[in-house]
Amino acid sequence: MCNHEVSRQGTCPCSGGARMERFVVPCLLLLLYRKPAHGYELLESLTEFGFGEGADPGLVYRNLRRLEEKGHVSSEWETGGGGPARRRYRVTQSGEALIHHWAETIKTNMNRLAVFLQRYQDSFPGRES
Amino acid sequence: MCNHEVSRQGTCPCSGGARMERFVVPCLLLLLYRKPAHGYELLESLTEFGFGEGADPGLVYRNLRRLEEKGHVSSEWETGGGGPARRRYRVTQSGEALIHHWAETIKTNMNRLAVFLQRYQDSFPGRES
DNA sequence: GCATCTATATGCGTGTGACATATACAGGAG
DNA sequence: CTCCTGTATATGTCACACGCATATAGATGC
Repeated sequence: MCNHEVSRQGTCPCSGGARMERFVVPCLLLLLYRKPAHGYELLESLTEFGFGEGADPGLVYRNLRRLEEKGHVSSEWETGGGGPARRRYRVTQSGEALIHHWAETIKTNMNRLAVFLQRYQDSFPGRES
Repeated sequence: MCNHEVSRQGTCPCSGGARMERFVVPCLLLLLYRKPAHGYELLESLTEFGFGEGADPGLVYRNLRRLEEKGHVSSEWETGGGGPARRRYRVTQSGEALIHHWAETIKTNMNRLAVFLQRYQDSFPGRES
């Protein structure tokens, strides 16, 4: 059974269709708003938003760096406590504003998908899956 | 006021975030299922699914060709009737199956967005926009 | 002849993400 | 001491998707 996985080399005929561009960004921001965290932690928390078990570290770290460049998050090195040093991120005011902006975009997206599904059900009545 | 436009060089800070990869594909298939049509016609009908007035012709024609390569649509040249010749597309059985597959993917996507918005509203209570 | 509308098609550049790999510290097992 | 595993961050590479620009061409009207 196809699980509509997000992957380029999967067998799903609409492979990649589950990708919403840069959706990881608002997810990271919201997680950090709720609680400052480091990348590795976020990597695991992302499952909450439907990112597969073990999201791509590259995706997470690169987006965190990029958000920091733009001033939407800030970070500080955290040594001690065992294990390698880690960078603890927190959202800035600008980052908080960005969350709200993304929320609007996501509402728009959801409406588009809802419109499609409505039209789909109109075209295929009696098809309950 | 920012309209969360789908564009790479817009001013929207989540520019591109409104893009759902290959979302145009199920839209084309559903339009063609409802009524066989040629590309130029689809180009205009796509507004129904939230594609901006005057969607990119390149996007439409390339995807139609690709769908035909994979056997999800078929086409025949249509001459006569004034104006240049046009290609009339229709969905195949395989294409119809693909619509259902995409519908599942889109439901999954919608759930992900809904989860995000739920978490967002939990984190920012009393924020009605 | 020239502009316009209809209609299809291709070229180019950039951003994005999946996947792979590199690096390094710490703790435990053998 | 060495090896392995787990934690943690970072970069390289590659393919692809799309926005934007451009090319081509028939038909119609001025």
